[in-house]
Amino acid sequence: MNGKRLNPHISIDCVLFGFDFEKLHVLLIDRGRYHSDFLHESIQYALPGDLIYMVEDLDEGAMRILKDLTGLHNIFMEQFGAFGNPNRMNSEADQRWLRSIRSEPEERVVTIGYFSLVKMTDYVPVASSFAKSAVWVPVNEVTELAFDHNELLEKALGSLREHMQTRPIGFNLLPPKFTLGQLQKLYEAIHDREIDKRNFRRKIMKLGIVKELEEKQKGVAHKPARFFSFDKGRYEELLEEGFQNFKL
Amino acid sequence: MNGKRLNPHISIDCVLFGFDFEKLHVLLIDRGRYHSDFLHESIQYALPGDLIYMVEDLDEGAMRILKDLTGLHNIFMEQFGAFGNPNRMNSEADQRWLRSIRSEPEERVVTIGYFSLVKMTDYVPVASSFAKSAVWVPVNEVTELAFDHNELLEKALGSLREHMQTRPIGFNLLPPKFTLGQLQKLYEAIHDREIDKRNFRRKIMKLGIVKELEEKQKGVAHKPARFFSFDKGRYEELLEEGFQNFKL
DNA sequence: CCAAAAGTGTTGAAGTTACACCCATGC
DNA sequence: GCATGGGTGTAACTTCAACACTTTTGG
Repeated sequence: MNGKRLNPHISIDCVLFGFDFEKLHVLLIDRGRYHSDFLHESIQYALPGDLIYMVEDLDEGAMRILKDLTGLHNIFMEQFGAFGNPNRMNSEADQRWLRSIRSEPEERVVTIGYFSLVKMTDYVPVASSFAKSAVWVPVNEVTELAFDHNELLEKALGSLREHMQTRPIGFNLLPPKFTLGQLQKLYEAIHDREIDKRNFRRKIMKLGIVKELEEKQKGVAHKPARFFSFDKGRYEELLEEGFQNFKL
Repeated sequence: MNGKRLNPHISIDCVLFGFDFEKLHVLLIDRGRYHSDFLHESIQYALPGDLIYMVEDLDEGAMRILKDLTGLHNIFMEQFGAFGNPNRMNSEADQRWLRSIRSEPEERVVTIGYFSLVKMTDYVPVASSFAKSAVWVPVNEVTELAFDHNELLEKALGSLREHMQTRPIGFNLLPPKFTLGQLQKLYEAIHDREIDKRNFRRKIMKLGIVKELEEKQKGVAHKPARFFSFDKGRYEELLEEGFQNFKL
């Protein structure tokens, strides 16, 4: 029975994206606060990640890490690359941290990156969670991360953008009911550019992957918007027809 | 000095694509012919690959493998995924082969897949090369491969197709001078569908990433076609403008 | 009444598809 | 002279980009 032994050579790092109807966020682990008393540098963040188990598939490992961290499962995840620069963990601060959490801190580790899309409301980090201290940070406010994690984040973002062109995965970042304005903001946040409202709505409606609901917004200081939900059936129909153009 | 020690946990497998003006090919290693006397099954092929060195970046490793196998360097390569199913090497035949070539055949190995584009004329496998016995096989005639290599090949092909939509990497499969007919055949081979000749030519010419040469074909039993060459300067200009649509 | 986002059509330009015939060459 | 692939234009259709005003609500 070695199912639970760690494989000290291979890790998985997860880039969890979230959306608050304004900006695209990424979930980071604060590694400065509870280790390393003589880190007087400013707090440094890292992507959540872990070594894989000896007997565990990569996809499984990624889902385990996400589950352990957030309690969520059955979440959209996608591998976006492997990173194995032999010096990727060699900085002073990285080594110090590794010595505090790994039994073989010197070991070279190749990491596999996964990104996943999480409804931010489904996971609200608890301020004083004792095990990990996680926090949602707007992607465009991320500063220097541990290891090669800035590179991972860049790649993850690029991969997310590419994926969005061929599958409407963005819906994973929204609650079951959403307005077209919110959907548009999501696309704008991910692609970091403005989109024409009328053109956007026309395109989405033509695709037909969205169902109009009866319900409308309440308590907003403007004309209340209609809610929509993602039409999974219609989406799968489109896929079967070989359709795969969700460009906006 | 441990630069040359092998890392028994991580390997790289290379999917080398080639094009003979007719079909898309992939370079496979025949592992049945020189090991394993008691393999009376039919010959089985595998993708070329190797463990990485202890101190070696993944991209470096991929280039090393390609160089060792073909003598080629400075070749287009692109990572397309990591594969770590714990059972990926557990079949009878795979284990038998591993025992003959690895010092730790039981070790679990995660592999990183790279695909690369090679001018078939630049590498003609020698029939009796003693070290390896490699062979170009048309992609759509590939049968059962070792390990999870069929899966790798599928992924590589998908990744190649995707990449072709945003960068004109296909030129790496052609000689410096080529005809538009050959270029079209390349696109047809990779995407596995027919393309209208006139529309294809119009689109390519509009892009302007191809330069007309004076020279024409000779000795062909039909109207000789004009040669073209890839216009790298123009291509880089396009990239700077943010252009990235090479759909056909 | 003011601010804020919702909702709604038209037009011109660009891009895409489908389609058929003559040309130059080797054998 | 015939088989082979090279080379060429047009018309219908679809998609895309740009653009401005009225509506409904809360405060």
